[in-house]
Amino acid sequence: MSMHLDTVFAALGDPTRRAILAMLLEDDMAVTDVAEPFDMSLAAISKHLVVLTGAGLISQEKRGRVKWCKLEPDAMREASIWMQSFGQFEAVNLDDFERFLAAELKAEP
Amino acid sequence: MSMHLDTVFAALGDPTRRAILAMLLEDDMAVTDVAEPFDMSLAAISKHLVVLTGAGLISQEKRGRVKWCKLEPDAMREASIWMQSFGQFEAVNLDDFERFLAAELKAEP
DNA sequence: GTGATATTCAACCATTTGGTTGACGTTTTC
DNA sequence: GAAAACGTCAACCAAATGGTTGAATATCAC
Repeated sequence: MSMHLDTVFAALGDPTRRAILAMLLEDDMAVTDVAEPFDMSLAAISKHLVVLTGAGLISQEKRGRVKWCKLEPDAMREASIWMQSFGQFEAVNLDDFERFLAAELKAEP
Repeated sequence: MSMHLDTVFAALGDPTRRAILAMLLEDDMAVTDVAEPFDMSLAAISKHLVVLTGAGLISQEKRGRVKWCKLEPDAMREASIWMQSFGQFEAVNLDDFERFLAAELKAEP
């Protein structure tokens, strides 16, 4: 159980991986397409995807020669519950969140 | 802004540090007392506290020769908001959470 | 002021992490 | 079947991480 917390939080600690997750919010993507915006080798992205898969934050399914990456939002649930104990976080303002996420995406890949 | 996410998530990725945060939920503690339940040197705990402080998850205040550690719940807010986007997490059941936290504390130090 | 207590510092060590490059195995396309 | 596209593997590297020990620095208590 806490193994999940280890791997989930560790996975989220990297800005490249968070940016990948944010990209996958929009839609499933092939590995090559995930890698495209980043200034880094395909192999490096492939490793990041292994980490994200290990944490259960995404799943990967191979169809033909294309491996599709899919967000798995449930994996964050346990971690989210853990976090909520440390304060009373007001409900997310979706407008604020959209701006926040846009800034994240622009700043980090 | 995303620097916070890096340091906060990275800090949370270590079970010792999460256990420390859970301990500090109950009350402020001196460094020596924080270190007591762990099977690891005081210096190692001191380093973990540096990481937690760097992430803003705790603050430390020296009074006399004792350095008090205090939980700073606000630091998790940004990270929590980020996480909430990836799924609809039902409201935390406090009973579940108590049991979860107890298990965390027992399993990890 | 001497000694004990509280904490950090410094040097060191092993392991992990995040990246590279080049070769390799599949699947598709022509 | 040859060539291109998709993705991983293997070997390597530098830097960061998590731990150790022993010395150093304050502070408190007597």
